[in-house]
Amino acid sequence: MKDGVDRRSRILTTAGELFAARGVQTTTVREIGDAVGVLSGSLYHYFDSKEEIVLEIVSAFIGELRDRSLSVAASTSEPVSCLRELFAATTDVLLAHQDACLIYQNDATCLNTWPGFRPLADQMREIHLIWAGVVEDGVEAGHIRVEVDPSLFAYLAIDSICDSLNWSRSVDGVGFATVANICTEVLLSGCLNQ
Amino acid sequence: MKDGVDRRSRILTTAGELFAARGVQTTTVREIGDAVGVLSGSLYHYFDSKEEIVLEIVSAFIGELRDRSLSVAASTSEPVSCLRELFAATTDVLLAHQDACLIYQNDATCLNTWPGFRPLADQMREIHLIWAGVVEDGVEAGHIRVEVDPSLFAYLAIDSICDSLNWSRSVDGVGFATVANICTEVLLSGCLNQ
DNA sequence: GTCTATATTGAGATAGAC
DNA sequence: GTCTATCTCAATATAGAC
Repeated sequence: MKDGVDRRSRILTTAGELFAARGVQTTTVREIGDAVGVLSGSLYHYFDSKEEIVLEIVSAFIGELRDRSLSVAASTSEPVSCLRELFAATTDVLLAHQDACLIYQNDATCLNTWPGFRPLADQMREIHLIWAGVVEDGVEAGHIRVEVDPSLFAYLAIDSICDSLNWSRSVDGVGFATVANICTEVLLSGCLNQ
Repeated sequence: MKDGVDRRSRILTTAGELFAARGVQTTTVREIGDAVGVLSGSLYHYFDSKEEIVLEIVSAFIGELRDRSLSVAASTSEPVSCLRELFAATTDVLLAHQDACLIYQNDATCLNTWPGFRPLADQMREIHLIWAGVVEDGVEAGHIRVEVDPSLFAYLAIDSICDSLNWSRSVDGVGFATVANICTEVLLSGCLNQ
């Protein structure tokens, strides 16, 4: 209990920044300790392993993304509006979990080799199915082009919004929110009829 | 000299598959040796380091992608046709370098920490500038919507085509070429005027 | 050119004093 | 709850015989 925020949270935040910037495997527990201002061994008072730190960061992100996506899909029946709201909700959640999203994106291959990541991979699949379902409804309602495979568009949309984080750090003068909005507009108008 | 193909090439191919499937850092030189049918130490007769193996695989991919993109941009003046041809050329190059592309995508954070990757990162920036230039021409010619930031669209397009590789392995019954084509159509019609 | 054997390093993690 | 000190292990890479 210090600094106004408890140490455990500080470790999660700091580790998240390092993991996002340099990758999970490249970041050592010693670097995390240094950045927090504590010896690496002391981290193990709060966490059982480095893996546990990563999973806690990423699960907060994926969990919230799933909950928000579910509630959007449940509350909006018109497919195209619903799709637009899914974009907005996703952008919103990413804003609050930028490091976690970067970790998930950039270290997916690594995370997928961890048995402890299974439940999170399942949640991501759930999110993907929510999007694909909405797109499918849109196709059936005649608003979305039939050539657009729902499952594929779901991947395209979700990954693009997540990638916006990376891009907004490379394109100067343009913030993440703006980048995400442009992605949304391009992808939406690219999938709609006429 | 064996199997009709020399061992050095076999090492590159096999290592590429492993790196693409499980990540660069997760794959050990012992696993590569096992897969090739040779002891890990013997790999060092052909390469100075594991890093060198990775860089050789990825540089073949990025080099070809750069050359093809340059020649497309040089030979086609009408922006929208040129953009369409960039999509096609990129899809084409990826088909021949699937593993390399997956490595580049999934281990970018790791590669970026290697000094030896610098020149390849520069080549990728070159490719990005080619795309952005073409999009900018399209905006000025009035064919592409002004809201579409050229640099951003370049990221969106290139990353989406590369990601198609991952997606085509998840969406069953749809090959990479089809996935890449749908991406191309959605992104093109999403950025064009009217 | 491939092997056996091993050097070397750096990482995650632990034990126990304070 | 943090430190000192260290264990353990796995990975890259090397030396030298065959």
